[in-house]
Amino acid sequence: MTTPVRVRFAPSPTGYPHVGNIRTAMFNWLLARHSGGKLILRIEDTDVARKVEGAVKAIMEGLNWLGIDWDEGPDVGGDYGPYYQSERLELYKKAAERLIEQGDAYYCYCSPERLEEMRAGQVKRKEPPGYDRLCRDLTRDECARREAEGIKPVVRFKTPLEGQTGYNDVIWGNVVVNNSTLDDFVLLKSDGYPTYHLANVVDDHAMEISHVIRAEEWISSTPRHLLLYRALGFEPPRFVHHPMILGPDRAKLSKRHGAVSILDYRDMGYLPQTMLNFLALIGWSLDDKTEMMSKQELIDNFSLERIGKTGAIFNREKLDWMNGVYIRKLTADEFFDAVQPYLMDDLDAGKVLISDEEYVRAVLPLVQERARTLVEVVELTRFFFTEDLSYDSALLIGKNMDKAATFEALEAAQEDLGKLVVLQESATRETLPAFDADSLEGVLRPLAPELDLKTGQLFSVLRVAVTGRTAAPPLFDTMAVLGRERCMQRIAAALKRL
RNA sequence: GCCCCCAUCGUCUAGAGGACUAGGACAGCGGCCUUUCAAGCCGUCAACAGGGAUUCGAAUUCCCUUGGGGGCACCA
Repeated sequence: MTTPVRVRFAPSPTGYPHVGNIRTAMFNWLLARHSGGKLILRIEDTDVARKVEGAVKAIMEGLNWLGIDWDEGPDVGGDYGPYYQSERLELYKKAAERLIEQGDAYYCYCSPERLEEMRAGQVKRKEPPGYDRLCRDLTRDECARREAEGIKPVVRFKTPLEGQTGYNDVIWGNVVVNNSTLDDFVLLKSDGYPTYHLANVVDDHAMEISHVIRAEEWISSTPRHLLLYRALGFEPPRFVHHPMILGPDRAKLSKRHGAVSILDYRDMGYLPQTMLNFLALIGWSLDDKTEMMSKQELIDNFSLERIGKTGAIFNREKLDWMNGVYIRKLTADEFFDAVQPYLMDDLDAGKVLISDEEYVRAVLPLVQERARTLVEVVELTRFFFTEDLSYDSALLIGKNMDKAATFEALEAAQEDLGKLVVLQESATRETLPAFDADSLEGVLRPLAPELDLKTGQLFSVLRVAVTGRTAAPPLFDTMAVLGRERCMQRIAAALKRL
């Protein structure tokens, strides 16, 4: 294969950027980047009725988020434009006319009602549904007569009645079908817009596409496309049909399975590098053990040959795990930048972020290895940013302790912590911060045996008092970041609760 | 209903006739570490859908069955 790689992602702007579609874009992009080829973004807006405002923008946003860039497209231009199919109508019309002249296509005047009736009959008689070719051999006069009645025809392809059509799929090998199982599909709709089949073939040829990489659901319409390539005298590209992403019930992943827009995953706090890595691993693998791969590693190692054939379930648990791994890999600055927008969405955290960024930067390292999503970070850090610690007072009572013992422990801690500060302040003017984790540990650890408690018991009482939770980042670090004032206040508040 | 396709642990997968006692990862379970929660480390459970055939030898090739999926629009 010496022709340069030119691949395309051709979404139709009929909705949100579905993860399945984005993954298709990714495979195309990976091949382009791996082989030094080009990725073309082409918008297939030929369905006027289903067109959704803002869909193109959302698709681009999703791609951008993942770092999937394209070389030609509606926004960046290119030598093969325009890149909206709605702006290429003339091309399709010409192709259709040519096919009619050649005798490979014909006008069909059947009404939607008739077609529906016909199909209903076929289903009833347990026949395979398909156009009955009523208009296939209409004479010029018969056409003119219907034309005169004001009927707007569609153009249908004159599918050969016999023979076979096959091709060699990069992933599936030889795919052959009997032409008799194919009906005379529509090329041009009555509104003048092309169907997917026509537009695709015309554009993929015009744009010199080398590989058509798309989902498995297209496999059965590929023979039709081949027939079109042949009739038009075009050299067909290589076809690569990849398996689909399935929902937990093994059906094609769809809205009813929950989040399916790539932007939903962004909003739920997944990192783009996680999504890219994870999506690549659905239906593709490098070897028997490599799983964590950066964008560059994916590009370097990608190959069509390693795409599998089996549909794969989208496994949220593994996604969560992988996101946790990527979160932990972030530097402090990267983590801060990544989390910022999510913190901003929270009233309390947002306020603090604006007024005291340094405090936020001190808090974040404490939760970085504990969070699996960026949204989780907000939850995990909540007690750092609010003074309203609403918790069940019963949580304060330590294991095997009663109210009195808990009270005693808190009071003792309060006193010692107070001493600690005084001590540090009066003793020389050391640069030691008065309330750092080490000093706190130095004071609190010995306190436990004095109270006849296990360290765990004392610490858990303090943890609840200071964070309002039984599970939190390490106590001393947490207290140090919270600062002396907040800690003393919260301990006092806890004493009052008892 | 018709056409096409697929089939390894619960899930994602490695495997292209002998290297398979079937490997890795997530999840689960157990343990270590430990002030909690995580993280980390160690260990453990767990699969070739079934049946034939070919072969000295089959997860790997062929056939059938079963199960699953996709397609069958003036949607893409």
